[in-house]
Amino acid sequence: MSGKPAAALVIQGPQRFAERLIAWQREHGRHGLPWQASRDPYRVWLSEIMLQQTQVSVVAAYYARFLQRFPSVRELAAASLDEVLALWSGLGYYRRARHLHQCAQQVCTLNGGEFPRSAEALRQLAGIGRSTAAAIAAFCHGERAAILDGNVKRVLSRAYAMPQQTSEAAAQRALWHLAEALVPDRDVAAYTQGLMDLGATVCKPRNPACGQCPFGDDCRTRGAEDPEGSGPNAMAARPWVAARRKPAAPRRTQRWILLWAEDVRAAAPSIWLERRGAAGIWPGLWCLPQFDTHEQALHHAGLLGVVQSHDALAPSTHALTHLDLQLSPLRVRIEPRPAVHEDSGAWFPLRAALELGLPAPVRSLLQGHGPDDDAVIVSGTVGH
DNA sequence: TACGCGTGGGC
DNA sequence: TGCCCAAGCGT
Repeated sequence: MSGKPAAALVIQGPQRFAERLIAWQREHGRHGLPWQASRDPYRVWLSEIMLQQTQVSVVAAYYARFLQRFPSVRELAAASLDEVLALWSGLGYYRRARHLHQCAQQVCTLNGGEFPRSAEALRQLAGIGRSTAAAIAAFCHGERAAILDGNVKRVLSRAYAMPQQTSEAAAQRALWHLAEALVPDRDVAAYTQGLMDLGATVCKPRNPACGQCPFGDDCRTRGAEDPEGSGPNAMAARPWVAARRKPAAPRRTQRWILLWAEDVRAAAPSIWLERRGAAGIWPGLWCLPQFDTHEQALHHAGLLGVVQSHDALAPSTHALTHLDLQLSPLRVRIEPRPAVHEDSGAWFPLRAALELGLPAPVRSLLQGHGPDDDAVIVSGTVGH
């Protein structure tokens, strides 16, 4: 590790660490974020769910739109899941939106529209895990509860040069143990905010601004050969590699044919969309029907109506966390059968379709500014 | 328990 | 550019 003797540490005990962090937060922390204006549990909860694995700069606009449409948990609970998904569209990790809606209904049904106060009780609600429950309880009620997000993992593992763990689970346990031990008896809200602020603005993954850190030379990683953590000391700086990393799985690509069926009769273009299932990617969102081959897509188009022409548009790549999707739209002009009834699909005027909960690449495609726009690869005409 | 789950910022 | 990673959770 850093080689500094433990006796040299001035971050000596829980109180000392917290005191310095709290003082730093009051002076240098973030105070103007939209969700910091109130301690209303509804607003704090909404922001915490949105901020899970999502950057502050992205969340801000979504947060404002949600608050405008759903001023309180009652309006959110009363809304349809469809509307919630539509507002969430583009934010990703759509299961969060489902849980958000479910949680709002739990709060209204079981608790009269009031969020429970304790972290333990909050954790029973949909989509609220250990860290989020602690954040809400700490911010709203000053409960002595520990969070452990990416910021906190990085700050603690650097400041204390946490030792290598044999497994990811062991590393996680050690971090939680330390996080719990460090929470102060008072000023928990400022302390919790301070951990996040320090990790986000000073103790950054790369190029940490150690000169601005309240722990100064008492950080056991500062001055280490490799504070950013790509070398032998990587563990301390990058807790997510605390356990021996499995050999990186080869990044895979899936090719999807997306059937872009248009109703030729409509004055304004109308398209066929289907609601995706509750499992897998984009759960509950509306999407162009997905196939493995053009033949399958054309067969499906034939079920919707009489195919008049089809164009294979240029594929585009959409990167997911562990997967690249190569999306190849097949644009088909159809005279719909009068009585097509599929449980999961419907024709939508384009303008209405854009109001639905759509995956980001599908929205981009329908809005006409996909990466390769409307470049036609293969055209076909049917019926003459 | 390890893995699936989105999208965009930033370097 | 191609990565890393972000106020994690549920299963």
